[in-house]
Amino acid sequence: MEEKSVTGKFGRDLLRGSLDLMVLSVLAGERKYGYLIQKEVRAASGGRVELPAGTLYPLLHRLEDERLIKASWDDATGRERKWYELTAAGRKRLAAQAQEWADYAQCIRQLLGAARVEPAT
Amino acid sequence: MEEKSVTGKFGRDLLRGSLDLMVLSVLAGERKYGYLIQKEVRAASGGRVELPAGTLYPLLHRLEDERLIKASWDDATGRERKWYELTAAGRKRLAAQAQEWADYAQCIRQLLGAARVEPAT
DNA sequence: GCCAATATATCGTCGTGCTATACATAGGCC
DNA sequence: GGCCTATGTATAGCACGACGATATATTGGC
Repeated sequence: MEEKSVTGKFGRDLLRGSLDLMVLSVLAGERKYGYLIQKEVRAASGGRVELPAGTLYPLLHRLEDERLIKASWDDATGRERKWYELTAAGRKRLAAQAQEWADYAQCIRQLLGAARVEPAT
Repeated sequence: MEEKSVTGKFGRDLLRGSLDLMVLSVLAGERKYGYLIQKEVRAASGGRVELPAGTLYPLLHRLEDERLIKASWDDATGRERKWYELTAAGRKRLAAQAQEWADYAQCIRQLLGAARVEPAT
């Protein structure tokens, strides 16, 4: 009966401004290629954040232009893939954005708290 | 020495998707007019969220079009101002968006946690 | 009279998320 | 062989909201 799921997809505007953060954070460990990043973000978000190809690749190209990530083609895993890894600037940006996001979240919580808006639990 | 302030303004993209939530939440109490909303959001965010007039008024008009808020001109306070208050639909939307935001924040925290990204403290 | 703060409004631009589309490879199945 | 699905990368064009610039009117202080 398709119980009204608590886990609907998040609206596009919510994602805005944090997609960079998400991608940078999944790249914090080993190098990864686009398709893998897509699957990891989906998994890590419990299926609630979907990065369509038309969002993901332009985003990766932009991050590369900004020298936050570095790409290299490599078939070491048996298939030619474009691998991305964080640059030093990328790590710095990741830390900065994580901090900014934490501050922002705190900010919103205060606003909601002041309005005595408690999401139903 | 101007120590790198913790309280820089938040980037425009971060705001996106939560501006509605903010405005709805400051309207959760008494009715307010635009200029007042602007000042309250600024104050409640410790000066980190600024709602420029070019953002605020179109936003209010949009929320009004969606019947989430209701406007009425009134000079009861000595000056003609346009007062906004939440409609029933607005309250419902506020609760829903607050919930969605909380879920989303949880989502991001998990992603950052998995990447072992701890904002500097 | 002048200026700053208050108060509302709109236009045009810009950034960016996403749908649609394209194309290529790999593996399973009939 | 032929077909389908999953994998993998890429781009064009649209949708939409945030914001700077700009306009206009009122109020109060000097």
